[in-house]
Amino acid sequence: MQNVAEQGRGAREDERSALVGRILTFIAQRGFAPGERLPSERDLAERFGFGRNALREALAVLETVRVIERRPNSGIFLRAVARHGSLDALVLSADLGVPLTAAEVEEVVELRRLMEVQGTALACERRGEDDLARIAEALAGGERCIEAGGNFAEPDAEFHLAVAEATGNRVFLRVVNSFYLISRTRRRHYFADGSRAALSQAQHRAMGEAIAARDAARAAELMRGHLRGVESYWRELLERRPARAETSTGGMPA
Amino acid sequence: MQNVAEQGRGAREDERSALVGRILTFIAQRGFAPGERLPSERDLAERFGFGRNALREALAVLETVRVIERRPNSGIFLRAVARHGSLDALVLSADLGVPLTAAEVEEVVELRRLMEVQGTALACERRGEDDLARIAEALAGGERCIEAGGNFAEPDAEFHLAVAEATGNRVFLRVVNSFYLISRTRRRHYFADGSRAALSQAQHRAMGEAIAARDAARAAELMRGHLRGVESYWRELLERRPARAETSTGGMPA
DNA sequence: CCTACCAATTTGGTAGGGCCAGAGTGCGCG
DNA sequence: CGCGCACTCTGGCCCTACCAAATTGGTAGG
Repeated sequence: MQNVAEQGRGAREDERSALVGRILTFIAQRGFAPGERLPSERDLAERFGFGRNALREALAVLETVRVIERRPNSGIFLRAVARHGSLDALVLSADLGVPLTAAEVEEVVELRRLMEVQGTALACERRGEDDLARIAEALAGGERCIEAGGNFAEPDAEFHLAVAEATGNRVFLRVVNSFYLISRTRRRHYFADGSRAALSQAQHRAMGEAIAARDAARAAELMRGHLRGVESYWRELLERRPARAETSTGGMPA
Repeated sequence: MQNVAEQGRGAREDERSALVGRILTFIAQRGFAPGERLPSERDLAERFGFGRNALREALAVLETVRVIERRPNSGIFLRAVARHGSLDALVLSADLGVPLTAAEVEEVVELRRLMEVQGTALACERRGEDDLARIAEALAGGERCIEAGGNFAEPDAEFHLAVAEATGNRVFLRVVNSFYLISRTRRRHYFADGSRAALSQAQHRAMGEAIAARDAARAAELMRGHLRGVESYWRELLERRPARAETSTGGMPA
């Protein structure tokens, strides 16, 4: 899976931007309110045992995902993350092992369903032969994975991304891709149970056929069912452990 | 518009991360292929006349939006942006005045419609009294804006975001928010024609009523019509100028 | 007592030099 | 001919220093 290694980041970053994770958890633990001012750069740098440069790099990252705002000659301010934060803030958190809240997990899963059902219908209208080939390849990869007894998380993502790409809307693809980056670890745990792989693969195959046949109604319905299953799984699981959501990695880089 | 200043970034960043924009256009102009290696940090720093620290900050940003990948002790590599780039890469571009391609503009608008139509229906089911109040406030802001003869872009966003928030799905809100950050400048130009504001405001008002009445079918249909209008506007406009899309700011920070 | 002004301090922005670790390369020795 | 050891390149990080803008506090004047 050449593709996988290129696609799924998060391994190389672990060491590098652990600082971002540290800051993120720092913000979470001390209950900073939106709009509140954080300690100065020099202060934070010392607190985390990093130089000001490394710290500024981390701050730049946190600013682009709209978690903080840096006001020149004034200070660093926390933003209303739930409202203004970018999707990438969640990608970052997931990458760095900072657990998402249960609400966030649920919302991501719901949004994923909302979008992918629509996307599947679109894919039926617009898919070309190359898209079909990509989907077929993803399905084949899933087959190989099951035979080899590997973790189905990657081929699963591969299939869904292939469908997303078939919509012809690359911005759509970007967003869906973010979902899979966010849920990466969680999905890996989900598919630790091998039986789930077989079920998903079967559903994927059916969807692939519907898309090839340009049967939008059927394809969308299949996708809805497929994702509703996942959704209810997480909903049930999360009800049992109210506060935090990430399946493992309790705050540490995986 | 206290709120506006807090919400829409892009003014303070101009100076600071102009470097990011420079690098972005640099990548675009020299036709780097995905996977290709960019010049080294020291090289780039000299090329742009910045210190290595400032440059590294910019690189950190570009890495989190998945435009580049930094491999320690190896180099900086361009990623397949259209496929792996994050939505925030587009937000960044828009903020920095790096023009989006026509395809990107169209795709954002289409995706916006796809999502917001769904979201509106959801909002009908879930909106609480506070959501209704927020929507009403956004409508009132629109009214005031029209009376004052201001640019309708902000109140427009305010309304759509209020609806998005009414879905109760904050991740959904994040994504929609990104759309409005991306299209900020463009929408400001769109609403330079005052007559469009009146039309949008009327449509917003109707949607607000449908949402208050929990009439999901009607609300969604109104939203679809509303956004289809915008969509066709852009489609027409873009056909006339094939290559680039941004309405002004030909490559320079606004 | 209030106001206007000035200076010291704080804060971020940036440069520049230096050191380390890891990867990659090529030359020389066995 | 093949193996392995430098040497070099590259990124990662630190630290010091300097600048400019904003803030703050105190003071002198009205």
